[in-house]
Amino acid sequence: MWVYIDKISQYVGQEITIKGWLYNIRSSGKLMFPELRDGTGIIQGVVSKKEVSEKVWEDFSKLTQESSVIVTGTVSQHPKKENVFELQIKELEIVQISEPFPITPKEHGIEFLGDNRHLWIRSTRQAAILRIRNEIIQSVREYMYNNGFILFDTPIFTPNACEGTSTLFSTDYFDLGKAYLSQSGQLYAESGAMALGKVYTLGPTFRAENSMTRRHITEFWMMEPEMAYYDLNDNMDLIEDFLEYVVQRVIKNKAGDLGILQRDISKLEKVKKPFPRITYDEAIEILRKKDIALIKKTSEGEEQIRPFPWGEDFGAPHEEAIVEDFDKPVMVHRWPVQAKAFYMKRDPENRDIALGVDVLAPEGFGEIIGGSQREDNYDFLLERIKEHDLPLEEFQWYLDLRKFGSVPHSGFGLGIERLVSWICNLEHIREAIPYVRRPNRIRP
RNA sequence: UGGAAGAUAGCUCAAUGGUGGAGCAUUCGGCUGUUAACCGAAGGGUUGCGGGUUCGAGUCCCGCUCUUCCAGCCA
Repeated sequence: MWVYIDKISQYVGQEITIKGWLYNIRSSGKLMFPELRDGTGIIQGVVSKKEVSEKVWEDFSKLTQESSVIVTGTVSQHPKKENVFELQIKELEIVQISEPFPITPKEHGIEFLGDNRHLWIRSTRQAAILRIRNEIIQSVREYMYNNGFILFDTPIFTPNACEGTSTLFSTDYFDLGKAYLSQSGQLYAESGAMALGKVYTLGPTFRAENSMTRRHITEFWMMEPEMAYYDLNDNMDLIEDFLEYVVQRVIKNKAGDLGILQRDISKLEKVKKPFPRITYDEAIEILRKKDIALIKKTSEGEEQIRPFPWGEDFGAPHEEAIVEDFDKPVMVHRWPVQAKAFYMKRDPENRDIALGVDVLAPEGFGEIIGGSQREDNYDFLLERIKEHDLPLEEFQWYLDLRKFGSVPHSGFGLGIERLVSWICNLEHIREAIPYVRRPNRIRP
């Protein structure tokens, strides 16, 4: 009977079959301890020379790391470890003897591992991350589905830059000129919200920025909900309810894999409503109290400006300083207009303020969500498009949404890989996706 | 794109300007409870590329290429 390793505890005392790969093997004269993996987990096998045929014994001694095998034996309790199971092996079928596996059970450099990503994903840690990623995306989809959001897939080929700022990847598009790879589905999602009430997109997005940090990749997955008749506060209510659901579900269902990553789950358990909500002005106060300067690049090098001036966006050191006193995600809202995108609605009480919100993850993981209430007034939006020097003809359909039954509406964008990095406590975002794309990496 | 560090065996690293080594992986041998098992042996090198200084360069100098880390852009 073929059984997956993650279900092995249900079969103690029974004879079962595992189909998988040899992760590592230790031998001790008349005993061998092969570690077997099958994608769901790892189990140690025990091969005793006097319990198996001569052929099985000899076949085992031929096996190399990552050889594919089908193994049959009896599940037993580990003699020393509680709740750990072993397989007392009787039969072995070799599917293929592996050539020497490049990723040995020793340390490796990150470049080598990246070059061998197609093999690196077999390692315990990487497989655990990818299973948690699956759980996160499943949780996101279920939350949205259960709360009445309609999945609204938006195009990847687009005729223009959404926010007009970032550099985009471009390609030829038949007789219609250049097409650009989408950096956000938001504008299309707004049209979806006017049609369907509450929608979300979940798909790949592309940024051609030459960003070489631990938090940036050129191709990443983004989830963008968009809700008609939601104001900024409704948006923040949704964000905290949504994040609590995802994080709590992941720690409930993926405790084993989080354990492999040695994730401190007590920190994730604190991610419960309500989250702190502070305005940009209050965030600036924190920076000024901590005497953290704005660092500006000048022709002669760097200039430190303090106190931190109003109107500037926060960099990584500022985000860290703002978040360090909290043990939950922090929602920073009401930003200077000049620091935010053209489509954000201005605060009716203060025209210098945009009704945007950034969510900063705790433990120094930085921004995982950026959202806002959208500008719903035709004239104000038109003005902003002109101010940003965006091609008006490409935004006619977007402006239409403000002509035909315009309503207050809000939404946000969640970076899936940043969420994975935070929940898994990863050093670098490159491990949060099966195949990372960065400015200097497109292979494998 | 700026700043810093680096590139030596398949991998991770060592080597005062003077015959390039170790651990892991591979092959062979040993060991009845191993946990990155251990013990013994063997094979394995155009020291990133190009030039220069020197009797002699992995080591010093110049140029190039690539990588990592930090910063900006953001999700």
